[in-house]
Amino acid sequence: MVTLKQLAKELNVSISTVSKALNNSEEIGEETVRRVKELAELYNYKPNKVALSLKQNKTKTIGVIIPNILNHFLAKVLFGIEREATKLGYHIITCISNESLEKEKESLQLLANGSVDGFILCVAEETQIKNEVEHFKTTISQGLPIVMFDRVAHDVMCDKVIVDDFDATYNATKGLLKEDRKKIAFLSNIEDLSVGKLRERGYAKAVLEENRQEPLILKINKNDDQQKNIRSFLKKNKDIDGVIAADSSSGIIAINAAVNLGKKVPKDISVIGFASKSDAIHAFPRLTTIRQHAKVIGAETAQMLIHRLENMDLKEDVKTKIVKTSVVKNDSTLN
Amino acid sequence: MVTLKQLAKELNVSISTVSKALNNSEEIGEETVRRVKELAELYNYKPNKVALSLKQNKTKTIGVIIPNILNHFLAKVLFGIEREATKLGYHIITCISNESLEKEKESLQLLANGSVDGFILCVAEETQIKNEVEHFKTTISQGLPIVMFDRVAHDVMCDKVIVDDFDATYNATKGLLKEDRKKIAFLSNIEDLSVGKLRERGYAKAVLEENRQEPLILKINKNDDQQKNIRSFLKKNKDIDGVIAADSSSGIIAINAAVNLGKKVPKDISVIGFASKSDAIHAFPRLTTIRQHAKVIGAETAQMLIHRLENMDLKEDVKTKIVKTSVVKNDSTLN
DNA sequence: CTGAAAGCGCTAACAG
DNA sequence: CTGTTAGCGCTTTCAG
Repeated sequence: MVTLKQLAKELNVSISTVSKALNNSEEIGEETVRRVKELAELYNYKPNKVALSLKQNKTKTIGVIIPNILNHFLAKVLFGIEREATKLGYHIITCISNESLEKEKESLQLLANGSVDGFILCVAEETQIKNEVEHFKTTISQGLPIVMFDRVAHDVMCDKVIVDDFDATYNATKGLLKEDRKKIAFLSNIEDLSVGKLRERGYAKAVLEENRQEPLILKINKNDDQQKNIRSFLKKNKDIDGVIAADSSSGIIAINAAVNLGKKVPKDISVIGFASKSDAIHAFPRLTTIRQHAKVIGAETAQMLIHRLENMDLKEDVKTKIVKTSVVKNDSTLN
Repeated sequence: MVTLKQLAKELNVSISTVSKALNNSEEIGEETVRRVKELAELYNYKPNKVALSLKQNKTKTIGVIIPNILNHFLAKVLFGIEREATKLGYHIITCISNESLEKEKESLQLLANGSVDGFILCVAEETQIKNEVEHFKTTISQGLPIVMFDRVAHDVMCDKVIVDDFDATYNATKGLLKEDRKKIAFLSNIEDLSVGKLRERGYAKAVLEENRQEPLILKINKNDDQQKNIRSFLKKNKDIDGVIAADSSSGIIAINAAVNLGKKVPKDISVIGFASKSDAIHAFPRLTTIRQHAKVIGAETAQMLIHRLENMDLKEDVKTKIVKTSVVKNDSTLN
């Protein structure tokens, strides 16, 4: 990499002259500017990012800590973050916590040494279960802002972007009730997560409200055979005529299992699930989905963090932004 | 963030003494070392990463350029890269090219200013179609090593990690032929990619070799309705009794479509597809899959790049590593 | 055993 | 209009 020094030497001017010329300073003569820029162009000079970061005490880099990149929703949020950050001139350093509290702490530690200007993160499952938040507070107190999305730690004062999980399942369940479904089940393999609990409550409220049935809930453990579980659950509860799936795979599996058990979807049984477009087509008929607008969430978090970074002096109050879900009607529901 | 300067001031010693003490230099007296370390601990001192990078002219950071993070295979490779890089003390900066040549070039440019020590990348679709490689060569000539994985540019001299795509479909097809399948179709929505072409050739070679049938290939465009396409293809070609799917969704969709058309899987029709474990269970019966060991690929690329970075003086020859696929027998094939 | 000084690449205040 | 200098935080050589 060419440096200012080398350009200066070759042009027989001082380093600062070169620097100013390249930064279009008014101080430098036209002719000099031309000569400098020409040579810089020729050598494909690019200011050294590390030197700039040191000088200006900011890296224009965001640390992103994601629990699981194989989760389609989280990957999509990451996609949104990357795109927005790039647009605004920032890079992202990605760490994967693997749902582990320890790794989450480590990642925070490892990057809180000048590597990044701030963090975007989704709280790890273990962290939510143990309800630990000290490491977040420490980081913030070191002057590194955090924006949390989806799974957030309520006790931490920081910007947040969340989904209206409660309303989403509440409304979806209402929708099935309007189809005159008599026995609606709730499937979930994310009962440990804050969002999982909210989704369950939304469902439960809807069914209880209309006084038609008790909640009927299948909780699936991470390590269980999900396909077998759902199949036998449907087999045992033959009168289930509606399903709300809280996670990204249960809905698809439920459709396939129901079809396999000889039921017509959506005539005999309606299914709504959280899923992306690309997963929805894995089911036949296609799963009617609750869409979380992951890319929007990603873009919002990035905007929020960058806004804060570029207005650190203002000390603005923390905000929580709710991104509304929407239902995409496909073929697994009547209306 | 506390700096050496502040520690030095508080301890009434020089900056270099503090630095040496913290780095366990033999030069410094026991007592001084103790005092310094104590205070550093108290203030939670961490050496500034940016300053270190500037000084040592290396960032311990890898630029990763991925075409599409929503592709499960690529996400999994990224996961493998991140884990291995972290283990070896490196961070990763992730850029998403979105299959665009322009974005790929930009990302390379943007990071080739001291931000990273080298690159890991999977060539964008547009780049493969246009067969452009100059930007890769430029980057390498600037002293930034590249390791390519999966989709590689053969004309670029750099380390590579690839999959035995040809053998994978060749062997899978052979497997179906052994089941005495008479009409095996090949489904693909990745015909533009180098790996897509290899997979097709592996399939074609196998069916032609045994002289039993002409290749029967369904190419699906990215924007087509994949589900409809596959369904009508199977409907039209009623005698299809075997399917090899080149991409990650066609296999799953084929099973569901076949079942829906009244066929028994695997009795009437066998299906093998490239897919991950988590996607395989979206089909009922479960898709027998060709597994690419994405995490291993990720780990290998990271190792390869870091090895090169830490042995830049050796000027070793470039290597190509092949990671063998394996077939995981599930329920959509007889054996 | 400890400290002063140089230098990594850059910007910017200040001097000329 | 151009150059000198200091300084961002750190390591390391060289002097003391």
